[in-house]
Amino acid sequence: MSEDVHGTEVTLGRIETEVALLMRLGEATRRGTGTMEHRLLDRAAYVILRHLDAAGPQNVSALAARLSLDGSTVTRQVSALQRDGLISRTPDPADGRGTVISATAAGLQRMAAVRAARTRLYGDILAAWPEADRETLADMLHRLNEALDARTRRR
Amino acid sequence: MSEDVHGTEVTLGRIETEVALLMRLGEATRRGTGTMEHRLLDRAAYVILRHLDAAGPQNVSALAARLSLDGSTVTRQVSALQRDGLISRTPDPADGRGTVISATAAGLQRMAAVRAARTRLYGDILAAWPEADRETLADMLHRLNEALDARTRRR
DNA sequence: CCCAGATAGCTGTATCGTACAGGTAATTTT
DNA sequence: AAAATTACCTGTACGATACAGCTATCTGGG
Repeated sequence: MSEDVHGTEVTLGRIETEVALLMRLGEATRRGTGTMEHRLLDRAAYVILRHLDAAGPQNVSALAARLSLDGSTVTRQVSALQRDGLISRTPDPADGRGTVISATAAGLQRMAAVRAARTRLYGDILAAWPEADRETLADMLHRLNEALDARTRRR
Repeated sequence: MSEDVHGTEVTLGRIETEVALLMRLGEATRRGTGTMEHRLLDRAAYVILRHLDAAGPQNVSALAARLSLDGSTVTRQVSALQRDGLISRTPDPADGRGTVISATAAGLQRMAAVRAARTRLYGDILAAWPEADRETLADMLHRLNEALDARTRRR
């Protein structure tokens, strides 16, 4: 029994280590990839466009809540995206305070290009992996994210 | 055959999505956990101390190369850590240009506390997971990091 | 052995992503 | 209809990072 507890702690420690490492490597990769796909769209812009693509037009508050970001952060990101013609703001017909953010065709296209580039990058990184392992990785990441998200929202 | 290619792309797309999501959630979690464990040690400080713990005292350039960071960034991080008594600088006896960075006892202890808190957090987040799944997750993350790191260094 | 070039580290400056505090306008509650 | 809440925006600040440029030191070819 004490062995089980010990094994559990070791595994959790490994997970903590690997997630921390992934965050660092992911940042470095994103930064290093720059001047190509990344210059097209910075990180926040990308996640906002992805979310708009996945969940449809919505107002700033909804985006902020969904992305666990401050409203002011989203406001600024959205302003930059609008300046670049990647999203459009329209007044919310149902609520005079709100503005609905929609991805433009250009925005979706730009996002898709970045996404494709990143997908290619993963194809490169995981070139030696058998498909079954890639699927296991995708599954595990998905479950981890679900668990993390549930926890974030519970608080 | 065309089906295999299609399946592969789908999986890579999923991995791309989940890694992007994990980066975002990880950031949000780190931020949200704040005022407790995190206030003790900001992100960069943590990875530097972890690396010093794992790999021993070394100079700024070695740290920067290993962490894929600019030397100036590490210099500043190290200065902050020194101000807080968490690392110490000593002249490199073998190279008059260099300074060797060592974690202090206080630094290691602080790092261990943060690490324990994070490990606890993962225990909380993954409370419902069987040990076997946790191990699979840890393995997959480890392999992903190896692949990412290899790619980063190859470039 | 000496100087030219490389390297280690630091400092100045700039950028990005983010938060918090405070403001205004619109909406909802009582 | 007054009070409280909400949605968004703006001012300001901070943390993490990069790049350019500086000084001190090291090293290898003449």
